Amino acid sequence: MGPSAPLSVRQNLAALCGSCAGSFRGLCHGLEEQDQHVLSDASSLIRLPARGAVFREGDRANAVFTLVDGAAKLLRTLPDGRQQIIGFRFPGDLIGYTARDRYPCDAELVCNATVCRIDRGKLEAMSRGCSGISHRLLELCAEDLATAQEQLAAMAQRSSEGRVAAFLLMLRDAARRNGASGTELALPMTRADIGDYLGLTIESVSRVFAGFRRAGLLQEPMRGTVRLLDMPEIESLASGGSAH
Amino acid sequence: MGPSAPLSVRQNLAALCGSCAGSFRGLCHGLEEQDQHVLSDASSLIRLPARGAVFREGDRANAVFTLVDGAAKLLRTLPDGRQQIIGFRFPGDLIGYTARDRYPCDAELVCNATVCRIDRGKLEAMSRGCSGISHRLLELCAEDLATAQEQLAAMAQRSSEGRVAAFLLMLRDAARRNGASGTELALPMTRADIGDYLGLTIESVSRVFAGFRRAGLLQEPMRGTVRLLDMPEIESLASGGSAH
DNA sequence: CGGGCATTTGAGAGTACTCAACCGATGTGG
DNA sequence: CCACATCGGTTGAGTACTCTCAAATGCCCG
Repeated sequence: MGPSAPLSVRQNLAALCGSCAGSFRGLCHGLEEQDQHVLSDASSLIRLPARGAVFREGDRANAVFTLVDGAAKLLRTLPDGRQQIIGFRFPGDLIGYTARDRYPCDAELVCNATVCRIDRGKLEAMSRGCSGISHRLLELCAEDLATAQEQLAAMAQRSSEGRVAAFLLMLRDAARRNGASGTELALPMTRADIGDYLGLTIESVSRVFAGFRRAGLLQEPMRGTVRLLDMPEIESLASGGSAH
Repeated sequence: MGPSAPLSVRQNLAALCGSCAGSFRGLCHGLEEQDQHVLSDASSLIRLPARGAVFREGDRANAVFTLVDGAAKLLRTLPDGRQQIIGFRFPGDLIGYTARDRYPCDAELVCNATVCRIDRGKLEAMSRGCSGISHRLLELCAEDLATAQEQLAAMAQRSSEGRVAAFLLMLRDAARRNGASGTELALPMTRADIGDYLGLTIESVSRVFAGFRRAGLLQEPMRGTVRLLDMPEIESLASGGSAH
């Protein structure tokens, strides 16, 4: 839908090499410099607007993406029309890597964002030649698996407060990975997104946030920003807080 | 803990080649015959008793396993002592494959079982030489990821009845993969296991089963067996049944 | 037969959902 | 420029579902 403006390879390379920590880190981590250059040649930067789709469930998986800037959500639309958010992705994360030939879920942006598109064919050809890349892909897949299982444990046995607390900690960890402070966080997703992610209604999410504010655990200085004030308490809610 | 009796390579090979569909399928699927033989040489069959551990969270990940016979559960023990069951595994499934050097969770048997132990070093050496194996590993990892995400969607937005229905369908699919009918299923796990998997209490699981029996959706002819009678209704509960 | 374990069932409590109204910010058209 | 619609968020009241606690049953094993 939105305006997508592939940049030149030259700009692209500059961007990648200049900001590897923030953009390409997910895939490049631990790779030799020359491999990184090879990857750069197979990729292009694309800007997309909020609510834009990086790809849709069922599309041919012709490319993988790394998120350079912004935030994205992965989601599946359930038969009855509701949506289940599988996870959020942040700068440096790899999106759309799959062993199948079609994407298993939608990837949608929650705010204006920049993604780096990497041709899948080229990536796979490369990974045959460079065992570093293929091992890295497997590592990332295992990482995602661990995250999903973590999330599973989180969801199944936690109260609404525990879930929101765990969500905030995930957000903090993502921010830290990208060099942010960890107390002042961007919160670009809506209450509906958070609810669809945690298996709660909009109202419940809103009530938990209100409760946290009243209890002095956090502030929301402006729309789209949270400041975590009482980290120990939030951590305690996230790990101890039982639903039973 | 339990008696573990490694069998000879000769027996092992025979078992593997003779029953590839039931035991080694998960890993071997799509591999050339010679690769299968190479794998067999790096592996050994082990029998373990119910409640025995295949490995524990934090153990050095020196081996991967395929389940030949029986059923296993993957679980993490939460800080407060409760346990979250990540998933169940059935004959043909690969267990304990990870990109890290320690297992991320416990693997425990729910009944007497036979597993096939494959040395990890040998497997990785092999996968460097044989791109078929490494691609297969990635595929399996992606498969697990998809399953975990599926489960996530299931857990977050379903009622207790919906969850149990989804669990039964998972069980049915596992049985079908192993050539069983799909209506008469082994149910080796306890209500507690099911509850820890679905995020429900023992009592809730029991009540849902009782309700299903009363509604004529299933029978439990004997301990450890269910017969699914009204598949359409179960499927409808699993997909439509909302918690909200 | 007795002890332990898994399961079932009942009664009451608590949590999260549903429905509904309201607020504030944003954007659009008259 | 202002009325108005829209959207995201908040708050309240009542309901429904699942949990907790408790007791009873059935089963397996020594």
